[in-house]
Amino acid sequence: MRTRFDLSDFTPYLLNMAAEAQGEAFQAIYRDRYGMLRTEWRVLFHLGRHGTMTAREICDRARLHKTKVSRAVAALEAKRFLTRSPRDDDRRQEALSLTKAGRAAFTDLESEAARFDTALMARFSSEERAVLKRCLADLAGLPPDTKG
Amino acid sequence: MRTRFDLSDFTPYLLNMAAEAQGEAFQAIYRDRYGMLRTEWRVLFHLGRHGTMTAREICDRARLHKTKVSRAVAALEAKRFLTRSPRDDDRRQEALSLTKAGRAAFTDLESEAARFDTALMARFSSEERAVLKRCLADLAGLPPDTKG
DNA sequence: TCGTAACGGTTGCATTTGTAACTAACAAGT
DNA sequence: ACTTGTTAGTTACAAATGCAACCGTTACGA
Repeated sequence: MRTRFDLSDFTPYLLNMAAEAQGEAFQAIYRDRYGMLRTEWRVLFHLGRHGTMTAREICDRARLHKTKVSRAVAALEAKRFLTRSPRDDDRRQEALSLTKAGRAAFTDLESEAARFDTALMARFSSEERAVLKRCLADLAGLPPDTKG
Repeated sequence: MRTRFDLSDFTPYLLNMAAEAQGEAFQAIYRDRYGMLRTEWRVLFHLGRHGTMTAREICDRARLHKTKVSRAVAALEAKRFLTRSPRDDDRRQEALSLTKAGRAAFTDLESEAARFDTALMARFSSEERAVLKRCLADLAGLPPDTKG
């Protein structure tokens, strides 16, 4: 007899549960330590990783809606983690740069994220890790990892 | 030189992106066809899959907060997909049962989900599928699959 | 140079969600 | 019976989000 279809066979459901569980686990770090929301942490990460950018560039890179970015930037500014400076060549745009405090938070959270991920992946073999990351990147619609 | 830590190395981020992408893709089906929200679809699924239950049992099985379930039940009731009947032995509880329309929606969506998942997994080998599902269940904190 | 369209970014409004407080019903000890 | 505690479920309120309308700026074609 064929086994019936169950929710744990349904990949979107599994993805959702896993994302929720792990997202909440890591959220505890940036929330408790810096009072950030998820979108704020993501914006901070992109700025720390790639340097000064405009909100539009963050939208593209982070695949975030512009209203989310707008509000995250306002929140990060209020927390003194970044500053804006209007661009002379196009006064619609604002160059966003991390402050010293913002860079410190980024450095801290980046290493926490690396630590967190290492701990998460420790339960899997290196083959499983490779398969998992490749499949997730694919399902997320990201370009395949080219680092070798 | 060691490659720098990037967001695409961060499993919670990948999980989130993948869950969002695939979740939205399937959402189009139950939203457009039955006007349901995600939580409603989940509650409907559990009721269809396991038969009459109380809200509390749905909370446990579906790992959903009771307020979410309460609102989803109210919405499904308004759409005539389920009925409530207070229990005589404990009048705090209500037995929730799908109506004919609810069962029809369940049957339809169950087969759509199976089809969706098959299509989703078609891009992976059977080994990759097995690894992916096992890892996701693990990360989601679900009991390991015992179907063999 | 004028009108129109497009773009960067913000804001208002409606919807969804989480937290906590609440009601009603049951359970247990005294 | 009567207090105390617990459970099932709902609701009020605040925070987060998506969508659409909006403002100011730039680009482009007549």
